Amino acid sequence: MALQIVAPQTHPDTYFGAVPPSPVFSEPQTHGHRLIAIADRLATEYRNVAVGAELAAFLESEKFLFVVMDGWMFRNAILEDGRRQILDLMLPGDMIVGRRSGYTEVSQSIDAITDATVALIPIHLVSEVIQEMPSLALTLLAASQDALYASYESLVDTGRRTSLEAVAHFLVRIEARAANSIGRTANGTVSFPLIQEHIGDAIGLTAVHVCRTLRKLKTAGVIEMGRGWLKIVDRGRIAEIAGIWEDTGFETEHPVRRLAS
Amino acid sequence: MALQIVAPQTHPDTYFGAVPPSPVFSEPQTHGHRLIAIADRLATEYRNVAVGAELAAFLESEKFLFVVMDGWMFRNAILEDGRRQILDLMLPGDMIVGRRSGYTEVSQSIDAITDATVALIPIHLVSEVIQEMPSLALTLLAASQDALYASYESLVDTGRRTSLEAVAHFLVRIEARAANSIGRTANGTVSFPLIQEHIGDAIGLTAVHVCRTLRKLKTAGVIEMGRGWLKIVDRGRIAEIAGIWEDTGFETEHPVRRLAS
DNA sequence: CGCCTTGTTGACTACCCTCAATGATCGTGG
DNA sequence: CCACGATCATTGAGGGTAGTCAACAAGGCG
Repeated sequence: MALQIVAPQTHPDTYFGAVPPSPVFSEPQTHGHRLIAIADRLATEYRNVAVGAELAAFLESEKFLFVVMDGWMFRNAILEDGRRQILDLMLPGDMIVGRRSGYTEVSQSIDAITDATVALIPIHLVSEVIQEMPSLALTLLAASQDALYASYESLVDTGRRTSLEAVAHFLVRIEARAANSIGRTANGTVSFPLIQEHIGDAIGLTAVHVCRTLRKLKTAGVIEMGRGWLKIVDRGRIAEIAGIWEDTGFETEHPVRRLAS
Repeated sequence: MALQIVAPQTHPDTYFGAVPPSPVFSEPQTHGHRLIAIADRLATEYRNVAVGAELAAFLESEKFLFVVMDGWMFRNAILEDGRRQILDLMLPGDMIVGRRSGYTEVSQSIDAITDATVALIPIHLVSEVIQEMPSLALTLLAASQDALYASYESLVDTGRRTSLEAVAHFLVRIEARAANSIGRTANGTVSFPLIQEHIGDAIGLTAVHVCRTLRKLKTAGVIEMGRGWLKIVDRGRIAEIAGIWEDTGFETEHPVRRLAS
């Protein structure tokens, strides 16, 4: 049937329909291309969200699955006094799944960083299609896990890295996602529409401190930035600053204090 | 067939198989009971993990889905110099889904806070069962989203709340989960095996500062704590401190600065 | 009883925040 | 084309929250 195109090529030994590691690129594969294909098939509505506008989605989040088709968005949490935490960035191919919330949870919204387009897929339609194509559910699960692991990275940046480490690590992560979703220009520049306030709100800093931190990275020749773009000049150096170590996949002994218990 | 017991009772209008809101309890429903039932049916192995030990799982995380059956565990990220961030707590009914990692990601491990038991379900078995029972995939997706939203709460605590707010909010969240998973005693006490270092590592503070902060809450009569237990004495007050506001579910106007763009 | 883990408290430090002013950049309209 | 306003970036001075270091107390457990 026509929908076969969205079915991941899996075999029993492949974890949850994940694509095999690419031998060429070091960026992690995302499920974005697959989600976009799904949205093309199942969306009943497309919605445009202007720069700075909010996707009035959370009241209907139990009715639709959202897939970002174009532009940059972010999910943020807002405290009563205006403090704000960006929970995740959403690039084309990322999805938004609502959830019945408990009373302890902070209110969220989805905002557009650039003009953006979102596909709306009715939840009941997703459920129906899954009945005949269970692999769709596995794709959604994998995408959900991607978001979870991205959130974990933000948590480490925010909780346990210094501002310099956190900013460097954040830039590496987002640059990779942007490259993966949108691509780099020939000279290695990626689209990067975030302002310093966005960066600060994503990793728990103020815009002022982000500014000072970025300056260090710029004057050290590690990155170049302008309005709307980013170029990572010295990947080795920024990885070092960010505390990224080539991981072989094998557990190494950490010479660390152990949490006793 | 026998496996029907794990199928959530869903109808098309119900979001992803979530149980309807309970009219009695204000705690959010989890999918724990359902996952435990699934594990009872599908697990090929149970593994005991002693207090303080590490679930040597991440090398095999592409082969198994893990479900915590008993005890408390936590997922943590470790930096090279020993800094540590607790990413999530795992109580009975919580699941662990591995993921092929990208090179920017920090190394993780799963450790036991108390003696714990984990059920191992082979991934290929999950895939097979999903073919004939797609609702299983929806349960897994819902559980994954639960973990994601829990992570978002930690992110807000860590990035945008003061130590007092963060500790209070953390205690409220975990107390609710513990009550939901294990239950409260008649006098309102819940099992709480975390030491102050765990709390600090979960919300980006040092154990010393957690100590000072907990002391404020104790002397204010908001909570009572002892080795292995916690009692929230004044729920109204701690919710106020934590910045939790009864949410009607309707969007209210936030009198806040807007992120310009 | 004695060791080891965990909790507590104090003094000092430092990283990041706040407040504020200025500069750069961009879009817009006269 | 330039002026203007708005947004965003930059820089400085000073302050506060949380970290660090250290010593000691309080419980558990063998």
